[in-house]
Amino acid sequence: MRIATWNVNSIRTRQSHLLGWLNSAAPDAVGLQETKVEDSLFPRDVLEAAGYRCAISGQKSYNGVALLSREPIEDVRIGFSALLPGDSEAENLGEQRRVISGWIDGVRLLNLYVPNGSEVGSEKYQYKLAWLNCLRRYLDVQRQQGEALCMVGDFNIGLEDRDLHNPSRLSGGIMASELEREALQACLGDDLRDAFRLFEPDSGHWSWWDYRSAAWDRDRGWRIDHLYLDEELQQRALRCIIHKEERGREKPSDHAPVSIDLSDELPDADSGDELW
DNA sequence: ATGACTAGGTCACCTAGA
Repeated sequence: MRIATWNVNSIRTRQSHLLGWLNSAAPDAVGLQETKVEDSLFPRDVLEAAGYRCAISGQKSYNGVALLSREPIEDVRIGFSALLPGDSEAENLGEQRRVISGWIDGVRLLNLYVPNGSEVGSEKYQYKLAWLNCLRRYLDVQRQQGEALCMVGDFNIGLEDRDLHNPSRLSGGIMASELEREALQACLGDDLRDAFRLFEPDSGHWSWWDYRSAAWDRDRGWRIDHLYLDEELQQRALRCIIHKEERGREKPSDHAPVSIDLSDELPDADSGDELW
């Protein structure tokens, strides 16, 4: 099973890029962020024609998340409120469409578009911290459900210095400040692991390159698009790929897709004698 | 170099992104 995440920066502008990439990378399930379109205008027809079912939570101009899947998407949950009924902050944060999850082929796929935060100390930064704190409460409930969990998205956080092209200049600033890193780390607990780091310890691997400053040509990027796996799914992880070539196309999104491959079945500890 | 580029909405530049 191949699961991917991609901030497309407008699904309508990126529609042909997306269709081409779905065809070549053939993911089974995808979390999209920044669709930037209200649900009635979401290009559901062309995606269904390409073989993907859609679960969407969008809004005009900003934000917007979606799930695509070849297999049925069951038990779709939109917003934090779906697992935090009566939580007024969860309800308020739900005005921005940034959270969607679905049950796909035995996996709870949770797709997130974490707020950017603008500038450390700003009102938007406080919103980002409050949002991450709400995510922590949401995950507390999610964990109680006992479902296999894969949490993907644009986290807008370089969690460690090796995820930044210039840590000496960028560390401590927006997307790399101590408080937001701690807030995300608190969400991860001791069970959720960054799939990319299961395979690659080195720096120099990015998923986002600023449109400005010729960041792509200079390969000055950040690794802010992540897939997190719970302990059960970590056992099934085979590889994690950043589809960097998508950032090099004409009129690209500023983010590249990232995918993981999961083996079809868990290694079975009780039957290790078949092959040996 | 407190910038740079891109997308959406609305209609000339503004907000927002990260």
